Order: sequence, then C-alpha cells, then structure tokens
Amino acid sequence: MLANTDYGTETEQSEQPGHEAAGPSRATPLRADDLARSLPGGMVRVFAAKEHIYREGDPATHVYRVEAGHVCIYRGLPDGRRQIVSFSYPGDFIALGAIRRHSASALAGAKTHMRSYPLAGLQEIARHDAALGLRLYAAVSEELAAAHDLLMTVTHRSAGERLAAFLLALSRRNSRCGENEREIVLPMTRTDIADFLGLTIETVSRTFTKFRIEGLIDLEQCILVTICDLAALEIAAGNGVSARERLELAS
Amino acid sequence: MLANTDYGTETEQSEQPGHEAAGPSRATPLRADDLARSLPGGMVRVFAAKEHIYREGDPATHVYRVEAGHVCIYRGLPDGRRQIVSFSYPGDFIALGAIRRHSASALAGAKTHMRSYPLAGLQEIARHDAALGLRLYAAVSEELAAAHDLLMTVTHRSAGERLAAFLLALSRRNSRCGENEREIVLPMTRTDIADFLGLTIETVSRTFTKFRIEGLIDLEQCILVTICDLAALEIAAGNGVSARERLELAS
DNA sequence: CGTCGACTTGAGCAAGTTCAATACCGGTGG
DNA sequence: CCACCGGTATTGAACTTGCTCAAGTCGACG
Repeated sequence: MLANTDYGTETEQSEQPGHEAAGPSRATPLRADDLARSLPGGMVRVFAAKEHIYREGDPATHVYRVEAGHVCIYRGLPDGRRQIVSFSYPGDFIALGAIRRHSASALAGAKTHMRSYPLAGLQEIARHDAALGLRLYAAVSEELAAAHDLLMTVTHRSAGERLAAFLLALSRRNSRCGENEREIVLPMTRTDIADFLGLTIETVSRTFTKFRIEGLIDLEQCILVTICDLAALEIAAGNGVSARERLELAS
Repeated sequence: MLANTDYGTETEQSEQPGHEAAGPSRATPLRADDLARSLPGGMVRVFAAKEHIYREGDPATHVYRVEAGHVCIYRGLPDGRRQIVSFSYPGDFIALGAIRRHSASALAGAKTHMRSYPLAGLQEIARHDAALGLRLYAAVSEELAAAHDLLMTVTHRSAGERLAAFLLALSRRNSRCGENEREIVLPMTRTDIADFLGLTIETVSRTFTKFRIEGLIDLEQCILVTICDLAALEIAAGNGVSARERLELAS
C-alpha cells in the first residue's frame, strides 16, 4: 500500500516524495519499482474477489505486491463499522508496515494476483543490506504522509469536497500512469468509497448525482466517471484556486 | 512523534507493537530509547510556546527528540482548518517520516527543549548500519499504525466516543509512565484537542461538561481532569464491554 | 421472468456546527 | 488594591449537514 496520490493540499512540488497523499490509488512508481528490484522474486498467488489476503491481528508472514486486480486495506471496529485506509493497485506493495502482526486487513476487491515475499527473508536481507532498510523506511514514510492526508481530508472536509478530492486523486493517478485523466474507472463499490471517505453509501450516491447535475462529471453504469469540468472539480475539492494562488503569491 | 497510545479498538494484546494507536501521547518507550542509543548525541535547542520547530514543506534537516515540554504535529488546509496529527511528549521523536521535506508542521505547545540530530549524519550512519535503518522503519511503521487508529477514531465515532478515547489514551500513557492514571493534565488547549479529534472547541467543551455532569470526570481549571469512573469512560469510548456484548447479543 | 445485489432517491431526524453572548483567569497598569 | 484587558473556556439557540430508514430502480444472471 505504497501511498502516492497527492490528495488534498497542494503544498508539494512535483517530485517531493515526503508529501504524497492519502490517495485511493498509489503506485509510487519510482520507489516501488526500486523496492521490487531489491527483492528476491516471490511466488504469485491468486485471490478471488472478496477473499482476504490477511486480517488485522494475523501474524505478519509476507509482504505482497499487487500484480493485477486491486485490494482494499481496512481497519474494522467491533460493531462492523470499518475504515478503508487505502486502495492498492498493480505495482503497489502492501503489508509493508507490519512488523509482527498486521495492523489492518487486506481484501481483494476483485480477482487479484499478488506476488508474495516472505518476511523472514526480507528481514534477513535488511540486516545486511542497509539500502533495503532505508528503502523500506522511505516507503513506509510515504504511507504515513498519505495516511495524514487522508485524515485531513476525511475530518475537515464536507462530503462534496471529499468525493471531489477522491476523484481528482484517481485522475492524477491516471495521468501518472499514462492513462486518460478524464476517464476514471471505479473498480470499487459505493460501499468501499463510503468506507474510505467516512460517509454512507447514500451520501456518496447523492454527491455523485449532484456533481452530475452540476455538470462536473458524467456517470455511466456507476463504474465509469468522466470528468467534464476539471477546474470546477478542483474548486469543489477545496484545493481550487485559493491554494494555487497562495503558492504563487507566496513565491 | 513516535506513536504509542492504543486508542480505540482493543484488538491488541498488550505487547503487540504493530497495533499501537493514534494516541495524543506517545513515547513508545522501548523503541524510542532504542533509537536514541544508536544516535549520536545532538544539540539541545529551546523553543518558546507557539514557536514553530519546522513547517510543512520546509526541507527536512534534522530529526528531533522532545526533552521537555510538548509539541503539536499538524497539517493545515489553505483556509485555516487544521488537523493535529499527534501530540509529542518528552522522549518522543518527531520528523522521523520526513525524507526530503516535512509533510507536517511542528509547533511547540509550551516552552520546549528539543534535542536535534542532523539528518545528513543520520542517513550517513544508516547507509552502513543496517540496524538503524530497520529501527527507523519500525518507528515509522508504528506511527503509521497510530495514524490509522486516529483515522478510525475520528471518522467513525461520535464526539463523546472521541473525547473518551482521547482521555483514556492519556490515562494509559500516564500509567505507562508510572504516573497517576486517574489524574490527567492537559497541557494543550481546547482548540488543540478539537483540531486533533476533528471537532469544534464548543463541542469539546460541551462534551467535557457532559462527562462532568454524568460523573465520569472532574474538571479543574480546564487543565486537570480527574477520572472518576474509568469503566464508564471505557464504555463511553465504545471499546468497553459494550461492543463485545452487543456482538454477542446480536448473534 | 424472477431474483439478487448494488445503486439511487426521498423524507425526517439527530448530531454537531455556527454565531453570539457570557464567564473565567492571569497579567498589567493606574 | 482594584479595574481593565486579552486570551481561553463555557453556555445557549438556531441552523446545516449528513445519517437513518424506507421505498424504488437498474442490471446481471440463473
């Protein structure tokens, strides 16, 4: 679950790893690949949709890299409420932060291929290879920054701002991956989005239709979002002009 | 800002580092000391109340350890809204997650002594000493788990649950440090608490008085909280027995 | 064609925010 | 010594947002 989606704030200047954000996407292309290179090739396992890769509290045995599909990382409260902490896409690592036990659960959102690296081997290497330790450190640091961004977004922003920020994060992820930044495919359900943004499905749904009516987006089959007015969406997210201007005025 | 305050959920079993929580306090006594031992002795600097140690976006130059006083780590939104990400107490490290730039600001809440360690030196050591890299990795991983806990608490719990969880976290911290677990000193203002829990000062204040009226706590000068009924506070936090029982009754 | 799961939409409600007034505390200066 | 002041906390009343509950829609699949 390498984080990298510059969510809310815009403080960052293009390549500034420390400040990547609580995105629903990830990929941290550089570092993740970096990490992959220093890891011994692992086994690939396939998980069915809604199958758990691991659960909160399980002893940590492996670190995984998503090869295909997508994964929800979440924390649960005993009464069933849950908080999705990140969505992981192909190329992303998950379970990096687990030292002894997993502090969150990982659930395949669809049929998902995961390459797994035994933790024991990883730690063995890290004991000798200082560079790997540093890389792990960097990777988790990014996740931390992402978690802080998500925290910021979820606690201090309205439903509309949250959803707008979410869509923009996915859009940015797309352009980073060379895909269309205006056509967003939502592989996750409304429930997942709600649990990520700290809202209910109803509110998510209503906010989607509100955006559609206002002409910010187009919706097809609940799965495909087309951004019609990127600038307006930025404003709806609360980053909009104000933030940009502040940066420009400050410099 | 080494996290360690087992906030909300009670999934954890006493010594299970991966799952320490988004506490307002910290201290991770073991690891922090551990880390301190492998660091070269740094310079001590004194910061006045409300003085920034660093700001979001600043180039990261040092890692700090709180020697006396306390520090708020926060993220800000352009419009002034802010989210306190952690309160750091003596013994805690801050700025560990910053690789190139600080992803959050650090503000002294009172006159505060900070021991600072130049980042360059730290990285230099880590390049050779694999153990240090691993320690940094572990430390940041704990912070990450803490951030996730805070996220959980702040998004899915009511004002009462949040404040109760906050007080309990401080109480636990006290007992870990050998202090009275029923007498809690709040060095931070209501505004700080509000910005940490994602509420307004008014709501924080009202919730305090509600707890006082219900006999859960006593309040003196806004600074000193005495916990009268620990069990009831646990229940108010949503951890207590209730959650368990509710599940059992439901099934 | 019917059923199931996921999504949408509506109406009423409750929790927390906002705005505004008041109280409290420590420090300063007449 | 007391009055005043600024910053902080408390309290009240109106308002807003998003939640809850409930009904209805849509599309896939057997």
